Amino acid sequence: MSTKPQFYLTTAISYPNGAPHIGHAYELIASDAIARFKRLDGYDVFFLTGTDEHGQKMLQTAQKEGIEVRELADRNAANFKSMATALNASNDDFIRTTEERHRLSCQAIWKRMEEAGDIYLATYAGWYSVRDEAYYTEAETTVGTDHVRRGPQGTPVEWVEEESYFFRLSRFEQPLLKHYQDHPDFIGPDERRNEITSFVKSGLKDLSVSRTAFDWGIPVPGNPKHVMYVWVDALTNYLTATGFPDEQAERQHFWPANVHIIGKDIVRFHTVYWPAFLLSAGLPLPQRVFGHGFLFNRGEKMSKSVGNVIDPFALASHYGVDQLRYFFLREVPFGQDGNYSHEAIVTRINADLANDLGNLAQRSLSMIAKNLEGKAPQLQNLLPQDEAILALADALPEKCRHLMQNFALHQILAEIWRVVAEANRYFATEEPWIIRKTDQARFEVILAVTSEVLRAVAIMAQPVMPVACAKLLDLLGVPDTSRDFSHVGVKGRLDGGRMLPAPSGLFPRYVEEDTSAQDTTA
RNA sequence: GGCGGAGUAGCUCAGCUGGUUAGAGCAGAGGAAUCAUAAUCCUUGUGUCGGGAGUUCAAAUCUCUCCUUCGCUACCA
Repeated sequence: MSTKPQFYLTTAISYPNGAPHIGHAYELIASDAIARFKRLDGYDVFFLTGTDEHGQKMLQTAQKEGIEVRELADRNAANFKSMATALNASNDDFIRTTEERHRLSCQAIWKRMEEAGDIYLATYAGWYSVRDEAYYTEAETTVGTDHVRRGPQGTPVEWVEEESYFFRLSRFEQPLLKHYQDHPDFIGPDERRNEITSFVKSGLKDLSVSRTAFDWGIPVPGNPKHVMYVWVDALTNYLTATGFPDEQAERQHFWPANVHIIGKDIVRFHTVYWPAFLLSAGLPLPQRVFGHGFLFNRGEKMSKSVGNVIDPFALASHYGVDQLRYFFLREVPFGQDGNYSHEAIVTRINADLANDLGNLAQRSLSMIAKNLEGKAPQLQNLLPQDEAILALADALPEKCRHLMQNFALHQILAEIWRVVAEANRYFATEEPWIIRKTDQARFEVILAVTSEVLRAVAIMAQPVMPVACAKLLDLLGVPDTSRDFSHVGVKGRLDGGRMLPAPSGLFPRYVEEDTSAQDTTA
């Protein structure tokens, strides 16, 4: 086991009854940036993502397509897996809830909850709409003038009773409230904590945690007529991946997770049900749950009927993976909803990446190539303005680390780009292209300072743009072993004289191919 | 209905516990420079800080009220 501090983070697992969409991509990209950040900051990271493959919807989709549900799961899970690859995610594991290890884990946590006396067999009754295939509470139904009771969708409902296991969620109302109070960071962002707290305060009912209507799920131990309610099944994946219940498992020490990164729509499952299950099973709770926002296409929610569903594979190949990652994380305050559009993506790519950073690298590195025969200049004889810009760059790890405590990914990027902007001002003010004619030594210092700032920027931006930053670090002649955050600043200063490779463009400007192609995201 | 957010420049948003002429980025306008991916740098905003009332020496920042908008209000995931 590593002596480094450990950090375990997860995405939600995706429900693969369809193709991955932009929301999946966003969550994965953000989580990956956090994972990479923590690795570069000296943590032993375990980053998990995967697919949640059980439940009635999978069954229905398979039926519709005329294939076996297993086949559907295999096919679509493979899609999600390849999305992770396409987006350059650095997940250490990819869990599928149909795996044997997960069955063992779910049945183990179930038994623990049962032994704790929190699971009992009873009858689940409710108003069921065959058309909607959903249960509704009495309050959600209305009786029309024709004396027919209907659900919210206007479809007729009937009273159905089904044998079901229940989880004594009601018992956990006070323990949960106490936990929220004692651990104010448990639910983030703050708005979500308020919502959940008021939800729990309004009272918790026991939860039906098994189904008999279908069998595509994990059998309840000792009563295989029942399969577990999908959320018992799904949430437990986080535990499964650490090897639970095997206490000798290699990754056993990663539990409890440091953070679950999830969409805001499933915060309740992660901050009410999940901790209640764990409390019942006598297991430690995850430290934090963070609900990110949704991405909207020009302010509109994506939907198949509107026809604005975007394929993340297409986006990544059209704009570039690093560019897409940068856009999502820079443009949208993490935790809030955000918008994306072709215009916004192009603006970010061209203004921030090509112009501000790419061009700065290009103009400075090509000066080194042309005037210094590709030999890196020595950082020495610094003037106050040199010290000032270096101090800004050197301060980045601490600032970013602080911002990362709240997963403020957009602010981290803003902070880094503040340094880039300052470096551009520095470069323009120092006018190395003029100094070169009169003062060769000073010319070299300016380039050395600029290179040094670029080195810090490249190191800090790696979590978001791993490929481009690696390329920039290559161009700067930074050894592979000197690229973590501890190398920003004095400790990582490189000696002059090292030979740099021939500079080449970092971020090409995005140029519209033709007007008809503008509608990639429309 | 209940609870909780939000409404600040053309656009996206910062503005913590109230205090000098309300900020940033993008877009727009003018200029400088020419090393560089026609990139960069400088200058440039007469904004009823949603409406109204109140507290205060002083409010975008506190209180009340109204308007608009969004989220949560349990077993599809």
